[in-house]
Amino acid sequence: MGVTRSEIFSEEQNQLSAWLKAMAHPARLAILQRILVANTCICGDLVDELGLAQATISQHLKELKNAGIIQGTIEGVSVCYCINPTTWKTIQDKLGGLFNAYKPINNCC
Amino acid sequence: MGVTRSEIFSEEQNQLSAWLKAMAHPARLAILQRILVANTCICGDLVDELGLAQATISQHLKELKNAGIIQGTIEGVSVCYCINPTTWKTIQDKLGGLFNAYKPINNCC
DNA sequence: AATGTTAATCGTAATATTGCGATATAATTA
DNA sequence: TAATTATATCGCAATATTACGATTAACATT
Repeated sequence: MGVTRSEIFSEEQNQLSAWLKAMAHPARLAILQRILVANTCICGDLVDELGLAQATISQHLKELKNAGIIQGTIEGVSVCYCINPTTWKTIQDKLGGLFNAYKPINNCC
Repeated sequence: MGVTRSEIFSEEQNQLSAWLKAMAHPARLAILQRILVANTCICGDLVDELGLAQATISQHLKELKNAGIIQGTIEGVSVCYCINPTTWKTIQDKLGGLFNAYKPINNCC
């Protein structure tokens, strides 16, 4: 016991929750915001800007990358991370569908 | 070590990540979708529909409630849950801002 | 009052996450 | 080639999450 029972949920529910989970940490939100603002980004910058150790930043970047939200290319000695456009659009659409599904016409609660 | 260092992030980053975390579980997504589809408050027949124990469902509902995403009113012997319109709108706006901040004009990665 | 129904809470076991020092890896420069 | 720079990975400790049986609490029905 103690492990999420993914098998009883739909593939879509599991995928969306995985994306949300990847984003659901202040450090990872900060990283994403930093990438969005800079329109590019390097790991070393983040270590200076956020107050976390290099190993920790690297781990957070890895999680965002594993989720497919960002992608990185080697840029000489450093690594350049940026948004994965396809995944970004997909999450945006799925969340749009979820949030727009709410119609505040009921008055029961 | 091992505890999220909230103090180094902005209030907004911590709040948004808390909301995302509350949604970032397939069971809680399923609960939200169920509430949205029913378009009216549904009670604890979630136990029948999802394949989780009553204690587990109750715990997930509590987390969504603690995050302010849903609200519940006692309806006789059962409890009626529904979306919290204010929070829902706020999250939608914040996420909209985040996702729209991406301009795919760069060509770095 | 006794019984039944519904949901919350408690306690616990299994597992996952977070953070970081230490170390390894890979490309660059001296 | 050796030293330097930038990231990734390993290993570990602290903490959080997930799930569920058992119990409790609150209301409804008999």
